[in-house]
Amino acid sequence: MSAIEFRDHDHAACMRSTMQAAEAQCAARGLRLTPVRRRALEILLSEHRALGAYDLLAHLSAEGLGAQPPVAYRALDFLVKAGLAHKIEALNAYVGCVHPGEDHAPAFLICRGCRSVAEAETSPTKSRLGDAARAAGFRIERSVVEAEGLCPACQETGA
Amino acid sequence: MSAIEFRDHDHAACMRSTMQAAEAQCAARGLRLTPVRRRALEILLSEHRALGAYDLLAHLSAEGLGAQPPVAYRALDFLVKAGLAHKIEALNAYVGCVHPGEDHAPAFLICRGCRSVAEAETSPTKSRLGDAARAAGFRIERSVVEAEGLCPACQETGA
DNA sequence: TGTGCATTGATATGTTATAACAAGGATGCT
DNA sequence: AGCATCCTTGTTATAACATATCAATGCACA
Repeated sequence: MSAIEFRDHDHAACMRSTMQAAEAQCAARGLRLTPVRRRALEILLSEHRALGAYDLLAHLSAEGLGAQPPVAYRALDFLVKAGLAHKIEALNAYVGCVHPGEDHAPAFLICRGCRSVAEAETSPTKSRLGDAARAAGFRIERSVVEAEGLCPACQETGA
Repeated sequence: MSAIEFRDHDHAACMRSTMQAAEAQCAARGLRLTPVRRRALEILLSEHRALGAYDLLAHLSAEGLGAQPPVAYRALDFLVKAGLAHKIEALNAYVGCVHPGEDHAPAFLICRGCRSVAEAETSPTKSRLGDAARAAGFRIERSVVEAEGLCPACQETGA
């Protein structure tokens, strides 16, 4: 995989293509990417960083798109269910998905320095945890895999 | 690994030996397992279930061991730092560690039916996430690996 | 055109977590 | 013993994260 999130890249193009993929997804599946939802996704994607629901709300309300918590939470709920965004459990925060549409069990690299988040793939069933689950007769439905640490840039800066 | 948590076992003995291990740990490392902390750990261990901080607080305050949130959070903070308990990020809840002392990168199987939690081992560096991290130059400091689903018992009951 | 359903607006509240500061109590040193 | 220090606890207040509920709006399709 890539971890493009930690590298210099043409982020404007990155956002455009991701938004296009998101729109295509919604169109294909009959989901309505309304203005609030669309803008919420753009905000989440505008940096590869985890944003709290209230951070998102602040952005939205600054643009007149709703001022109460449910606005943000509803948008996030929609995006997460649609696979267009993910919740980072370790931070109680949210991040835009960089490859929407692909049915995935995401794993994250989370920088504690700059809060950047890179998305990777896992296969829970093939891990040691998957072995343990099989041995125990446990049926895995959802997995959370998150690693916290320092991204290359923050290793140089703060060490 | 075992996932003893989902199986019938002599839980009284299980708790006794875990508490002994915890005490040994604290003694060896000069940590003070005070009454509140000790009782908090016992409560967390009393079932192999995740307990919210306020659930724990309710137990503690029912026993006259402190009535305000910081009491519970301080105890949990101590236990987690000492490796005697773990936070389940996906639930914002806490669980007693069943093999304290061993320096470990735990992974969890979490039943959404009964909130039971089984603890397994991972090696973040050897996973695909570890590969991704290396490729990206990311330094992993802590990992969160949690799988939600249904334990054997709850598969039978609720399906 | 109207009926139904998804979405949004708004108020209130629930749940999880921490900041800040005062007071108590153990430890170690002289 | 006296005292300093540091860890721990008590308490108040508040911050941060999240949801229940109900009314109003608007789109979609018969």
